[in-house]
Amino acid sequence: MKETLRSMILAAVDAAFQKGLLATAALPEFDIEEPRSREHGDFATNVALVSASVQKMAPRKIAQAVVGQISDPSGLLLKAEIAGPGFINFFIRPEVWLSVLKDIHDLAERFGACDIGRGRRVQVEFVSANPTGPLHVGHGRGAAVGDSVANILSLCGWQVEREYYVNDAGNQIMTLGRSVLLRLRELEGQSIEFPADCYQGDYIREIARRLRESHGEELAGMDGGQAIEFCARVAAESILEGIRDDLHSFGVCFDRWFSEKSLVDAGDVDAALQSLQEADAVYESDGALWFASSRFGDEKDRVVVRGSGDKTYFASDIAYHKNKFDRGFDRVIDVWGADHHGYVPRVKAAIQALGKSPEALDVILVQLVALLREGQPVSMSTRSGEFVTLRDVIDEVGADAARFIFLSRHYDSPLDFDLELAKKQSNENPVYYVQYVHARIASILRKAEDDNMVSGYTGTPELERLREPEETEIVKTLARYPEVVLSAARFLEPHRVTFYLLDLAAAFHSYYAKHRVLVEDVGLAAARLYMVCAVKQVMRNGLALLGVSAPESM
RNA sequence: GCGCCUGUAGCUCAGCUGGAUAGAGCAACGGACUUCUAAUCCGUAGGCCAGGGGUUCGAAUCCCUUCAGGCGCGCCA
Repeated sequence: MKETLRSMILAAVDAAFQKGLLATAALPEFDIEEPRSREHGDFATNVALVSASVQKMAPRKIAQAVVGQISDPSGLLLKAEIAGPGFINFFIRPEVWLSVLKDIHDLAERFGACDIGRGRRVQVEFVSANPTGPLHVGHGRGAAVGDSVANILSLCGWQVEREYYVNDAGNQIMTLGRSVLLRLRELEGQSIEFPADCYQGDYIREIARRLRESHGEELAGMDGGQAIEFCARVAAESILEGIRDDLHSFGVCFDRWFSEKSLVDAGDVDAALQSLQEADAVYESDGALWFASSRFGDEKDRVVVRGSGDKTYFASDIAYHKNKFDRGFDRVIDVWGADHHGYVPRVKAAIQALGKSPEALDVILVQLVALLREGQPVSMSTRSGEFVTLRDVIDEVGADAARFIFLSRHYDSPLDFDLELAKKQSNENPVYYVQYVHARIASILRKAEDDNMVSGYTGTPELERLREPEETEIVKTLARYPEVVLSAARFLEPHRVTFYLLDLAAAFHSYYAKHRVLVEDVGLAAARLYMVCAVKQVMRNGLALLGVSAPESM
């Protein structure tokens, strides 16, 4: 629609110039937007305003010249008005909007899809929590954002792969092993002082207990180092298993779980360092090997191999990102906690040093989540081990509510997650407001079927009978959906979909309160059913992008 | 100290990459169920877009600066 308007405007400007009404055919960039006020029409353009300086004319005069030359063969327009400082407001004939209803019925779950991805491959890596403890609420937010971004890109023609990077190679895994072994010794009656730098949570005790039952004797025969390694491996596997389960319950499914250890074992870290060496981007100093990341926009250079000979975490991360691009992804998206933001420049630097475009990497920095209960902060100290896990949240408030809340804000904005509020099935909780639309429509459809009200009606629905202002409002809102999806994909911002669904829900509830769908007049009822089905479809599509279910009843 | 992010109604947040009189929800107040689900709807009230400068036809939006908050500045991961 916008594009049609755009070409109509271009043609009008050209015609005006031909007739000598304008000084030049030159045209700066101009916008067509949807004004917030209804009095300003369905669309408005600022052509006249931005042309003022090149035309050396008053904006309103330019607008007059342009409006006078608009030709509208397909009868889109009700009228075009000049308003304010020189805006041109377009009023679309109400019937024109109705065509979107047919599109929705024809395209069904593909309504809203587009092909800006053109089949290119994108990898979305998210969550990637260390397998040293259960997922917490912050990971949940990252999971919701990453999964939804993946859904959105997929609908927009990208070939998407979801990946979880498992940090199973570093020091923290050894610390995990040590923690478990110490708890195990404790169970065997030894009195030990549990170090502060070990993992404190009760889940460590639980793993130790199970390990003692299953492999107690085996462990007794090992020396210290072997035992730690053994404990580490078993514990990490078990924790990862739990993480998988939690994410499964949360509705998140990864295409690949990528092990850092596999990267190390395959020699990819050394290979990556070698590549940096060949690019002349590393040097030795103070006994360590440094990556000259400051040459690629980072604040300072970074160590990749320590004086001890151990490689840093950053070294494997360089190798991991190299690996991503070597796998042929056209684009890579990392979802991180915002506390890692300082890390972005060095990873981009590494990508650049390896000869890739740093623009092929997008990092989404998700702000932290503050957990509340009835407005009071819930202690989330990892050290005490008394944190509320993602599992707890799913069990208490449900995956749908949790995901919706996580996606109800821009990821840039810190989020207060109130457990009591998330549980409330009331108007304070927007999840149900949106889901209720789907359930209500499902109920109407059941009723329509039971009463055989419309089944006798076989003709094409007479959509032009949808004349109520609330109906036009719904139809126009539906027509906006593809653009919402597109902008969500362009900016990697799922919350746009969330806000859209709230808008659509409001339009529907408002309509529902005022008008009856299943009226005596079968022709009208059929048309309304047709529209309401379209609302249901778009609701379902949008909720699917968020990973939230669309219930048939509530 | 330096860097990144944030500051919009009492509270929680949108604001379509510069547009017209800044919008929702909650909370407050007043109304609406004999109907397809009231988990809903309708109305009222609520603002120096943190402060100050600039850029231009036009700024919540862009630039500079001050203030306030969050986060980051390891041979940790």
